[in-house]
Amino acid sequence: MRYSVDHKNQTREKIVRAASRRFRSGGAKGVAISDLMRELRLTHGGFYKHFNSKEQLFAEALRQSFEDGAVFILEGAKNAPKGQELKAIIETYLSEYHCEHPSEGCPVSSLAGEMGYHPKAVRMAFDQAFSEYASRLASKYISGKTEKERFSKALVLFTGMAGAISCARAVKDNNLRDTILKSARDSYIQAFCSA
Amino acid sequence: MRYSVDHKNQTREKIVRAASRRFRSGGAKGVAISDLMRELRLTHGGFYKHFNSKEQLFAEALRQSFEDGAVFILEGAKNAPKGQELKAIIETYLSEYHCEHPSEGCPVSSLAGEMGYHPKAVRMAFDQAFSEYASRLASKYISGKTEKERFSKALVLFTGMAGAISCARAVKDNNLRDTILKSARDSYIQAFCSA
DNA sequence: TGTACATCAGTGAACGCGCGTTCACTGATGTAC
DNA sequence: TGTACATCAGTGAACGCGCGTTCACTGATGTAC
Repeated sequence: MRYSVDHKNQTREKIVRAASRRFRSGGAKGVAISDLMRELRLTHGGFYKHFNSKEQLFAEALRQSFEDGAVFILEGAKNAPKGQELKAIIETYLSEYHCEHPSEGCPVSSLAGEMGYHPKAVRMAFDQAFSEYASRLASKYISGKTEKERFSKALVLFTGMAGAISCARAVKDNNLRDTILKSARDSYIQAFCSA
Repeated sequence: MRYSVDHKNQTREKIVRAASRRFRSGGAKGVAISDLMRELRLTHGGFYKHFNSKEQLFAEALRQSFEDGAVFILEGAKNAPKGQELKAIIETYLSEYHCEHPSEGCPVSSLAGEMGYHPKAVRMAFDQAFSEYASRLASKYISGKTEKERFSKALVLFTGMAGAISCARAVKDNNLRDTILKSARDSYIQAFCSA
């Protein structure tokens, strides 16, 4: 059957969104095109009407993941009382919910480890989104004399929280997991949210 | 040919060591048994005289990686002047060398992200080594009133440094990479090495 | 307005490759007698 | 001491499966006339 004008665009976007979630929870090699397409009640053959390769999809899904991640993280900040935004961000990022739902959260915590194996194009997309992410955090929520100092502090906070979530997801023992998350929350709130 | 008594043990150990390095630099799915065996000038068929499965090798290699990682990190501490051990550890962990040589360094920075995909047995091995690692760091080098407080601080430092290295390896841009490493070094030394 | 043709998102079989795993075999050395 | 046999680490062909990718085909709808 022939489809309406923007039907193709909608399908394409659905693929990117589903892929974005799946890649974050299983890594690039953990996602099969046929499974992904089946989730959308399509067959795998049609995939190549939308993308040239799995790698191309990964690059686009990565951008989507950064957007989703930013929304997830800033959601907490929106409802926070004035002056408590960074505290809310830290609590959201290091929440048990974020820990248990990698597919909805920040791609840095789930995909940074495998970025080294990806081709140049994908890594450059990562670089750009990562920098933007940190810059926004720096200029909006981090205190410091210069922009450079704020950016530097944002990098430490951002990479530190990503590492904490990453390790919390890695361990099997729930006590250890909760200790990692709580220690990091307390420490980062104290270090970055002092008046 | 029939081999001497401990020849088999030596071969097994060689496989574990080579695997440990390869897994750290390429992840579990990035390493093929046949490539691994070829590195040791053996053929892939013989692998199963030593291990039941690739997954079993991964679990053993992970233990080896934690040992190697500990040696790598503590190497800096040994030559450091009295009272400067933790500073040396932080500088070693967040060095450009460690960033560029995942296969010789800490497995947390390279493999934490994919631990979630591994079966229970592997993850429990990870838990144990991870805890030991943090405990040793805590009781030897971290200041604090109680053991619990020291352990908590060690977790923050350890997961934070792993995240920083992980992100530094992920990005393609060398400036950004160096900024991540330098910011983290300065910040952690200031936070954890104050007299 | 009706008819013939073109389009193209989606289908599903098939291809090709990599890789984990299996298996019959090898042959040097250890052991039994 | 010499001989026949057992052992078993290592070999390399083969199997089977998953999966990325290709391709001939479908058929509803848009377009040309």
